Amino acid sequence: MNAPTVRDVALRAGVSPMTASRALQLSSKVAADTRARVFAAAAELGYRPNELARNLRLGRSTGLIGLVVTNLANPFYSQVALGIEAVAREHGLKVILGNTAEDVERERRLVEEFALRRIDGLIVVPAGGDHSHLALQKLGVPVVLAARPPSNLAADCVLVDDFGGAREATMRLITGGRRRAGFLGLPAAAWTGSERFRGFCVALNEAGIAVDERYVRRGQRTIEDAEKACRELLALVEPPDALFCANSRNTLGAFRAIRATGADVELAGFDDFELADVLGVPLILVAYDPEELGREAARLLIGRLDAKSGAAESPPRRLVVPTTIRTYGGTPSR
Amino acid sequence: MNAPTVRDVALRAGVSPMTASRALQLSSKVAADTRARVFAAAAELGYRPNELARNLRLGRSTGLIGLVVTNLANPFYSQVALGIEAVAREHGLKVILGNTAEDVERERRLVEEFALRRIDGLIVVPAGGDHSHLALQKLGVPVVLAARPPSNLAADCVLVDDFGGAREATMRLITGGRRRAGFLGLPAAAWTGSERFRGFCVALNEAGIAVDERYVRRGQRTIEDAEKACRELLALVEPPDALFCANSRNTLGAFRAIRATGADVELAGFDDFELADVLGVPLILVAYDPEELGREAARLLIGRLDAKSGAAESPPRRLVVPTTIRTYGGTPSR
DNA sequence: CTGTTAGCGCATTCAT
DNA sequence: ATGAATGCGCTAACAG
Repeated sequence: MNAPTVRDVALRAGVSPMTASRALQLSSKVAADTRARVFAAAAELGYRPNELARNLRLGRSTGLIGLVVTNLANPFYSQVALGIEAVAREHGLKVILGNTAEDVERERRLVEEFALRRIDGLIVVPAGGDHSHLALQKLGVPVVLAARPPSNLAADCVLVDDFGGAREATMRLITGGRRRAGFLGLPAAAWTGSERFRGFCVALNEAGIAVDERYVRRGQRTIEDAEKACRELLALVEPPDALFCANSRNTLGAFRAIRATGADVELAGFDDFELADVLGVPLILVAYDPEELGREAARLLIGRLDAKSGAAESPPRRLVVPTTIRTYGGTPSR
Repeated sequence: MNAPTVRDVALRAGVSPMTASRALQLSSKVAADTRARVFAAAAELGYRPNELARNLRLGRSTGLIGLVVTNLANPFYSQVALGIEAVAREHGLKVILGNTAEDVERERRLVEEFALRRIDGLIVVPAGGDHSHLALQKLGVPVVLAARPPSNLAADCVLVDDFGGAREATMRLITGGRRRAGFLGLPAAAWTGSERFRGFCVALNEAGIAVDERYVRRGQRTIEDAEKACRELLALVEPPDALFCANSRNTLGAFRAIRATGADVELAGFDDFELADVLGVPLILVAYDPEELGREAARLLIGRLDAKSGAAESPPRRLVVPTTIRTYGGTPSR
């Protein structure tokens, strides 16, 4: 019950394995009736060429690109994956998937295993701060980072305009008349966290407003944390009259706190989310297209694959996916 | 700049390729100092064994399981993928990913390509109604369907308790005092759609209530469609006083229509979703664990892989993932 | 047009 | 403990 090989097909068709191989490849250098016989035999046997052997022989690559993400259950990353898969498909590549659950050690192992499998390229949403273990370029495997810039690594990357989006959203808070803007953010160590905080600060400074450290809370990881942090801000003697939240978890936590206390705080945040329009609160959200981020990452990678035969290595590239501001009204649609 | 092979390592270590190979495999039948030399050489060269060649030689499988889903951007399927990846990882398998965008032709091609790549097994969320093109079992590749049962195909599958969940939620509407329940559903062709409708009907019948066809609308594919359909129901001379929605899109559309009209309609639906608790409307939702569904599918597949060397084929298995009812209050948390 | 030879990188045999 | 020969399945290169 072993899978049939070209030999089996050739035998059945009464030709040499070579002829069978050629016929199957639609090579023109084979007689029409011979080809027909070979195809018939292949069909009867249910023959499938063994891609492994073929690739080995042809010295070709696997046509596999490794994708390593921190959390596939996060719709953001699954959309990134979707974009990558789409572009990969256009180029005849397949995606092999790994989830790290934000565990750097798992990431390291995954990348190692992918390398052994001879992936053609690697796209990573890195978990940790140091990326030296992702250096597959030495093996001739290009690497692209998604959503976070490389550190200790020369690799292309695609980023979101964290700074610009945060700045713009914060500006809107200010032009809306608010003067005491607070910040609910990620751990400072996270790159996106610091960029978004920088955007927040710059927007305030441009408006001649100093950043008030009392209004800055960081490191909330869950909606509950964020709600708690926001309540603390609202309980200050002179509470903030506006908040910029660095991600949707913080935005949602803030929303809960604000709705519960009935405070007059204008809310802005990074990341758009479903149902933002029905919360019944005015909302300024920074939106972007994760799928496009994935597509760009894949394009970058494929560019490297195509260029590999070509000239010298070009320096690492850095692409930025733009953000847009979405505003939602506070009145439920009637 | 070609990747180094065992030969290169052997040359450098001053041994034969065979000895190098053995040393690298940690075979005991090699002198300690020889092994050390081989390892040193391998390290200096940055040697990586070529999995392709190794697998070819060993006649082994690729250790790849194909995952084909209809829409990776759907959080449901990405969670399924996460569950599959987790179990696959435990068993040293990797997941190769394909997205069909609900296109049966693409699904057919993807499965074909996966088969050529000699995947060990296949998990599919099938797009269409007929699954005969998924019959890889003839090639010795087990197939597991996720979320939908096989038709024209002998394959294992893991389903959600569509019927039970719908029945239970509908019962809750009735015990809540409602008598005129409507149904907002999927196209009847969709298996989940018909099962959920069946659950709805049975619950009504058990309560001695006849299904009123005026209150049944199907085939809504977007939230907007669902809202429109719901508005039509609410505009009837004797509108329904309760609604069961077959998926979250319908639930959200119904929510919008109900909130906009202020109608007194109790709402139930299949699929839990983020923010369900802040909508300010009482909600009865059927929840389940997509990740668990993925894990079960992977376990089923791996069971087949393990059993392949063993006895005769056992008949197709069908697993059902349970649902739970979640109720959300109508009063915003204060 | 078709067959023969050879080898991709590795590891199982059988030698030594 | 090590090495030589051999072949996994496939296909370029060179015959014929």
